[in-house]
Amino acid sequence: MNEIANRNPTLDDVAALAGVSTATVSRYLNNPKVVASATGERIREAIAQTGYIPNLLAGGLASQKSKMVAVLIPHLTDSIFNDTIQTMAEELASAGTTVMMGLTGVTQERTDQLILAAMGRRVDAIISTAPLGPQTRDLIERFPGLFIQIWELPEDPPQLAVGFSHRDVGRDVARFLQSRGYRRPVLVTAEGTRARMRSDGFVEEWQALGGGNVPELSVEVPSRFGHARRIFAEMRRMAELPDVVVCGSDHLAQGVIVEAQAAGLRVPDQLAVMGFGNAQIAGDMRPTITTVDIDGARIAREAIAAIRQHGAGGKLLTHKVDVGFRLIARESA
Amino acid sequence: MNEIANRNPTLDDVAALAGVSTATVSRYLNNPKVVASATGERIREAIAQTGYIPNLLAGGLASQKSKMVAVLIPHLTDSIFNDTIQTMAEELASAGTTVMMGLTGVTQERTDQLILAAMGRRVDAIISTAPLGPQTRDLIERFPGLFIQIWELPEDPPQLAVGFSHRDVGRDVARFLQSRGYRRPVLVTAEGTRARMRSDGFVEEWQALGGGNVPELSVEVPSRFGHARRIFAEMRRMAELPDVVVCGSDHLAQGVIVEAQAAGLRVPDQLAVMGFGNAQIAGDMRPTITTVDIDGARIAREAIAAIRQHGAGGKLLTHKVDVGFRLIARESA
DNA sequence: CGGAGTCATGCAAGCGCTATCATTACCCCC
DNA sequence: GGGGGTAATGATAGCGCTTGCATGACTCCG
Repeated sequence: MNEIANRNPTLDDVAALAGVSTATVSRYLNNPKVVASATGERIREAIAQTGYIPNLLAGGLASQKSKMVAVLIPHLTDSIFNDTIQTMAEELASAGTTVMMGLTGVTQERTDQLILAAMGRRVDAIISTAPLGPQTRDLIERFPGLFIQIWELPEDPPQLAVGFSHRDVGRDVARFLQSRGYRRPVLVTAEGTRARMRSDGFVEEWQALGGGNVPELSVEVPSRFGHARRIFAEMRRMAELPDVVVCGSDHLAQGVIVEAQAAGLRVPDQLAVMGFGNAQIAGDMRPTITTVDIDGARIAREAIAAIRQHGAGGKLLTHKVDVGFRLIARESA
Repeated sequence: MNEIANRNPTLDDVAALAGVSTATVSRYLNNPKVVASATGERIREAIAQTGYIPNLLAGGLASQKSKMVAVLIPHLTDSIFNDTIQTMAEELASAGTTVMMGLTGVTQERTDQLILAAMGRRVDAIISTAPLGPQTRDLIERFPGLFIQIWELPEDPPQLAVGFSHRDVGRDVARFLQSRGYRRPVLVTAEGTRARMRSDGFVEEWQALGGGNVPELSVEVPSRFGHARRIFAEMRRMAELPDVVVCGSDHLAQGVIVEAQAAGLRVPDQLAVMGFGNAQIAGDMRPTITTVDIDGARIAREAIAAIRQHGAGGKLLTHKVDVGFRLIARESA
C-alpha cells in the first residue's frame, strides 16, 4: 500500500524490490512452485508493496498465448445460447482466461470481421455458433488456435464441433407427437440451417409414420415471444386449425400459449404447443411447456475441456462431441 | 493468396514485400491518409499477398492502448442490461474495439477479480453495472483508463456514471398507481441497492400521498418469471389481497400475470401488475404490461461517446449523465 | 537562387513480459 | 573426495508492434 510512482509498476520494479531477477518473478507468477518458498514470499511482498498488476498484453506477446477465447453468438436477447455462454464465461474466468464476446448478427460479414479481430488478438480459441461460409473456412484454415463450432454437428467440422443432431430432434418430436395422437401439426420455423434441419427431420419422420402434409410458418431469427401474435393470426386463417404448434424456441411457444389463451382456446386440449431448448420459463409457464432439453452448460464444459487439452499441447481425441438432447413431456403438448 | 510461410506473417514481411519500412506500414494501418496513395496501394497489395493479420497484442503493448473495453454485468439470463450490452458490443465492434465480457454474479469478489483481469489487459475502459465496494474503489483509483458506472447515478461517481434515479422511478410509479385509484399495493423487491432505492422511493411517495403501509415480498436477484409462483402464493396468504403488484422486472410481472390468470383472476380488474424495464415481452404480453422504460441503448451510446472522447485525450465534461426514464401505461395496471 | 516549410518515409529505441540457456550451490553415493 | 545429479536463479534475446526524431526530396517565395 505504498505510494506508487506515476507510471504503472512493472516486473522490473517488483524484481528489484524483491532482490531477484525478473525471470524469477515471472516464474513465480506463472508457476509458483518452481521458486523457493522463501523467495516466493519476498516476491509476494514486493508485489503487494508495489501494487503490481501483470501486463497480460506483454505476457501474451512473449508467450504466444493470450489466455483469451472468443465467443461468437448471433445476439444476446432471448438467446438459446445463454446457458452455454454463462457457463463458459464463468468457468473460463475462474481459470484466468478472459472472454472476448462477439455478436455476429446473422450476416456472414460480421462473423468474418469478428474472427479476424479474434485472430488479431491471438486468442487461444474461438467458439462459434455461426454457420461457416466458404470465406470463413479460409480464415479458420489460418487460425493457429482451436476453432470450436458449437450447437451443431456438421459432417466435416473444421477442427471440433460440440453439439447434437438437429435432424434427430425433429424426428423425435414427430414421433412423440404422433404417439400422443396429434394429427395436424404446424411447424414454425426460423431461418437458419439448424432450424431447417429440425424441420426437415420432423417432416421426414412425420410422413414416414404415415402423417400427412405439414404446413410451415416462418419467423425471423431469433424467434421470440413477440412473433407469436402474427403466427397465431396466420394459423387462424388456415383452412383447418392445427392441433399442435411446433415452435423453434420456448419463448415463442410461450407466446403462442398466451395468444391461444387470450383467444379463449384451452391449451393443450384445443391447441397443443411444443417448444425447444428447455428455457427456464418452460418449466414455470402455465401450462408448463413440453420441450426439448439441450444441456447448454455441458456444451460449454466440453468446449472448455478441449481448449485446456489443446493448450497443454495435447491432440484432439475427436472431431465431434455429441451431447444429445432429451424430450421433456410436460403439460402443453 | 500466395503460400504462406509456416509462421504468421508480420509487419516486417509486409514491409519487405512492399519495399517500405515497417514504420510506414504501421502508419498505413493506423491512419492510411498519412502515407502517399501509391505507397498505400503497394502496401495493400502486400497485405493481401501475405494474408497479414496485425498482432493487436504487440500493437497494444507498444501504443499503450488496447482497443478493448471490459463490460461487467451480473449475469446474462433475463438480464435487464441486455439491450445495453447488445448495443455496446455492436457499436464498439464496428469501431474495431473488442469487448471483454465479465459476469460478476452478485459477489464483490468476482467483481474485483474481473476488474483486475481487465486492468491486466490494459483495457481502455471498464463499464460496470456492479455496485462499488471500498476495495473496488481502491482498484479503480489506480486504473489509468476510464471507469464508467452504468444503470446507476450515485452521489459521487468515481469518474463517470450513466444512468437514472431509481428513487425517482419509485416515486413516479407510486404517484401513477395512486392516480389510477389503486389502494393496496404490494412491492416485490429484489436484493440489491438499485431495487432498494426504487422501493424506498415508492414507499416514500406513497405515504406522502396519504397511502398506507406497503407490504413487501422479496425475491433473489435476478428476479425472473419463475419466481412468480412463490410470490403469488405468498400474496394469497396475505390478510387482504393487494390490488396491484409492483414488480422489479417485466419478466417477473409476466409471471405474476400468468399465475393470476391460472388462478382465475382477471388482470388488471382483480389484480393489476406493474413491471420495470420495458422488455420486449412487456408490449407483447396479453394483457400488455404497464412498465417503466429505460433507454438501455442510449446508456450504451453515452458510455461509448465518453470513451471516444477520453481516448482522443479529451477531458470528461461531466460526471453524471442522466438518461431518465418513461412510465409506459399499458393494460396490466 | 538559397533558406524556410511541407510531405513522405526511414531508423531505432522501446513497450513489459517469457523462455532458453548457462551458472551456481548443494547433495548423494561409491 | 570427486563425479553426477538436481534444484534455484540469473542473463539475455526476442515477441511484433508504435512513435519520436532524423532525413531527404520537393515546393514556394522573397
